[in-house]
Amino acid sequence: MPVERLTKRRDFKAAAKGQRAARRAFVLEMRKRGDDGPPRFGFTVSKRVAAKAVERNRIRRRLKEAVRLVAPDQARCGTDYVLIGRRAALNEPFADLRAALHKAMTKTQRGDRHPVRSEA
RNA sequence: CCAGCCGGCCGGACGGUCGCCUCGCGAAAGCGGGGAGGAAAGUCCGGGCUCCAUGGAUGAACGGUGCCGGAUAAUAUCCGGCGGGGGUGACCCCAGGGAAAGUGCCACAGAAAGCAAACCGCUCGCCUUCUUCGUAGGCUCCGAUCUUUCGGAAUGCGUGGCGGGACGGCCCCUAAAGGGCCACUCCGCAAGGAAGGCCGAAGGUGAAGGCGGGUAAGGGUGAAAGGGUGGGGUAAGAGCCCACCGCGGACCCGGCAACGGGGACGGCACGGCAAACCCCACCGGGAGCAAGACCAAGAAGGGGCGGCGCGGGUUCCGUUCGUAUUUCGUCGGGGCCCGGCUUGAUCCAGGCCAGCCGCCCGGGUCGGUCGCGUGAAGCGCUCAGCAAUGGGCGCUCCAGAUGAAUGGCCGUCACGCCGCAGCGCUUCGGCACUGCGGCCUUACAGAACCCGGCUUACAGGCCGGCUGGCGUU
RNA sequence: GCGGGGAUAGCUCAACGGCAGAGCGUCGAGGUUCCACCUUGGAGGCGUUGGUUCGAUUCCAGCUCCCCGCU
Repeated sequence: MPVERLTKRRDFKAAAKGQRAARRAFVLEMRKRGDDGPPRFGFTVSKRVAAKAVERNRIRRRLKEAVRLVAPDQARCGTDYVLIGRRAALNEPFADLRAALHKAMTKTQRGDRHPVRSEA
């Protein structure tokens, strides 16, 4: 199952205008591109959240790992997702983080039933 | 054993599983290798590398460095040494050139804060005034007398004696009170004489003031006061002289040097601040991998405004021409002078002069590759050197992302911390051991072209050397 | 990556190397029946660690934090 990364500032700005779901450890933003390409994920952890580079890296990596485990079941084709890291993502138990991401993705795409796996 | 100083090092280990980046092999599936640090950090210095400028010189301005020698690609780093300061010591700290090139500052206090003098004070001479002593002399008094001279001086005075007493000086003793001696002065008593005075030139003593000299010893200050202590000396004083100490110091010796040791001699002058301006010596062209190079794709070979230019001046020549033979103009050629840009602070030299330059508007792209890790590389041995470091030999290849990999979950163990229980010791604060449970699965912290330093952060632990103290043998 | 500036009272800012100040705010007193205005008095501070100097907010380094510019 191909999952790509978001790299352009343009795409981040566009995703910010889509659906959002805030959780303790992150904020999820979702936007449908309107094509059939694979789902794309972007990560943002600002210096305001964690001043030290070590902490920012850790937050991004934990979110990345959660996406890796959750995306095959929840991500849709033709959709961009942006995860904005928050401070709680640093120490929250990983099982909670993963469950929170699962619920957040379910919420943002409610009523829109096109799982990647069913199309694949 | 306790306290401390210096240097070096580690800073979790092993494994399973699912992933990420990269390299190699492979047609593919896949397999195999590698994957953060001592600071990767701060960006405080120094270099490599790349581009721009580059023919040479100067060194202005600006910035930096600042004991000496060495190391190095280079440094503000490092090593060794010197000097100063701190510590009982091991050892630590120091931007540590120049103050007789110049300018400036030194608040408050203090007489004075920097050419050394002024002031107070001390002291000498002269003058004036006053005080006191007092010679010659005068006035008055007493006695004697040849009656005009001599002698002498009253209410008290002088001398010595005895007794008493305040201040002062010295000595003794003391906790203190006190005691003794000496000198001056005052009071009282007694003795002796007929009387037992006053004024006072000159001169002397003392005080005040003025004038003219000498002096830097002293002047409660201050961070700092024109050497310090002691003695001699002097009118008073002074390196004025002497001794010791300090200071400067030709010269000699040691050292590559900084500097150290000695030191004739000088008689004492030269305060501090340059992390105040400054002077001196030395160093520095600018920018930074978003440097820079290439490929692909696509768009456009545009428009507007402004500036400068394609030249100007002068002179000479003539197989150009005009009515034109030296004078005027024109044409062609040559010489000289005057520009712009590159170009920067200046000078000389060089190049270009093509249309160029600047700003604005409009249009396209924002993908990829290289740079990019074999390097001032690491490790080990060895040699030279006190060391920094350098030479030689052998072995190894050890991260390369670009919205940016190095992660998630789990197991075992080591270490540490916390809690509980048991037991032992105890100076009743705790300490040690065992077991169980929990926590961090460990501090500071994440590469972005590379390297050498500096600085800063860092739980806990290990090793080596050294110093001081206590105890035992 | 490269470079510049700053930190002084609760706030906004001054200050030749020698006394730390102004405005607003705050507290107390006066004035007012009360409040406001006004008058008067007070408290409160040089980011931090070293160094130079007789003496540092000032000069010089290191550190921390903040702001700004270029690419």
